[in-house]
Amino acid sequence: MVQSRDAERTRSELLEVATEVFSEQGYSGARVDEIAERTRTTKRMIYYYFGGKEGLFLAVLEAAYRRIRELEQSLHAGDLEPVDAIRRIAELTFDHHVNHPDFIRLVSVENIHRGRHMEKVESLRELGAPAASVLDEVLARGRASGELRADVDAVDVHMMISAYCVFQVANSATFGFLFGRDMLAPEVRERHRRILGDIVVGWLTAR
Amino acid sequence: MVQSRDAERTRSELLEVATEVFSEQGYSGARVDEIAERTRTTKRMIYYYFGGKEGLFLAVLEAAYRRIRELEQSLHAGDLEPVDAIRRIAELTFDHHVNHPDFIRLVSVENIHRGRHMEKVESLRELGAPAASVLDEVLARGRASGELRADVDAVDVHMMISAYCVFQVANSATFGFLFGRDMLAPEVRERHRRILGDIVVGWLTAR
DNA sequence: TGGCTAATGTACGAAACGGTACATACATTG
DNA sequence: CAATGTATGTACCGTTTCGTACATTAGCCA
Repeated sequence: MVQSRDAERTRSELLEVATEVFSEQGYSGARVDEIAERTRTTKRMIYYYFGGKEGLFLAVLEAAYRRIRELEQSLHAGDLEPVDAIRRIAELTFDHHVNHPDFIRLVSVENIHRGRHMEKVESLRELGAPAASVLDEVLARGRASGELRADVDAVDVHMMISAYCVFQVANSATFGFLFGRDMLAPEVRERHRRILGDIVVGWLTAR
Repeated sequence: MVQSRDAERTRSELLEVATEVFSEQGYSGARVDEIAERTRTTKRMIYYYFGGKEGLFLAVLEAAYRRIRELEQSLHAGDLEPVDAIRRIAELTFDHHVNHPDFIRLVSVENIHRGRHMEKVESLRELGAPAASVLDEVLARGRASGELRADVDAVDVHMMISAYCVFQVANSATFGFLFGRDMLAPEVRERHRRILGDIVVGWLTAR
């Protein structure tokens, strides 16, 4: 297999495939040989670029988390009235989760290992802040105008939204099985999306 | 190690330890040797009683899911007014999840493997029904009395409650890390518990 | 009490798996 | 165009890990 050299392509291809394999099989279940086989390069390159299996997983985790920034950047909450902004944030978060199932599954994998890996990646330490501060700003405006209740904080709201969105993706297999419901079906998704908006807005506008 | 024989004890001890190890390390991460070492018996017994690693995992999964029945049995929703019953169900579900983190983690593990294992256990097929029917009954009463809205179905309500409760346990590592919040702290738990009740009741009583 | 079966223990094998030593080819640059 | 470092490929090693063949013991029942 003679092939023109392209360090960047090799690196990113490994990351891409590794994201898939780790999210499908978990950390221990993922096989270094399998990841390599699914790319156009060899196992040797995993050790060359990432130092080993764990280094590769760390890189995958970091790249995945970094992609969340897209989310905060894509919503210009400041342009909207507080109530509309809240619904918008909820719906955008929902869409983001649905569109990045691999990421959500990686988070599950990392939680099973009690966050042992992510603690080693310093750059992930303050990745939560943006999401919280966007919500915080909206809550402050709503509080000032009297449209939103004053006794909840941004992180609690974010948690509620995350919980609902993560569940859609992370637990679709078991929940779908136990209740005979296809969580991936478009019309089901659409209803869940609307319900989430209703719940959050209802909660925050109650007095 | 001479020891009086007790098939039942050996079996249940294996199940107990395996539950712990699988929920801590995931399916592939769990080591058959480690499970055996943590018991007073040997690896041989895993193959004698469960046929192998996968058989053991299936047994663990089944035993864990079966324990949920406790939940439906412990709440006598019929005794309560619809609104109170809803809050009660939410809080009891919350408590149950918090008190059985191993079970929640097992569900996560199973979801990573896309429910591949549980599909093999026929007895798990209709385990969701009780939870849905309890809610269904309460919703019907509330609908009749006009206290609860009529446009949501039991499974959607159950999903919302489950999502919130599962997240507390399953994602405490990553969420806690990203937002510098100890999800296990009693006062945090207590607030989340109250918030869940408020949200669900608010949602279902809105018109 | 002697025999029979369920239950348990020991020791080992084969394959899977993460990792590495070593050889080599490409491309950039002086 | 030679030289040098980056990038890649191959073949292999040592360990771990699931699983099993075989031996043995405990206790029940005739």
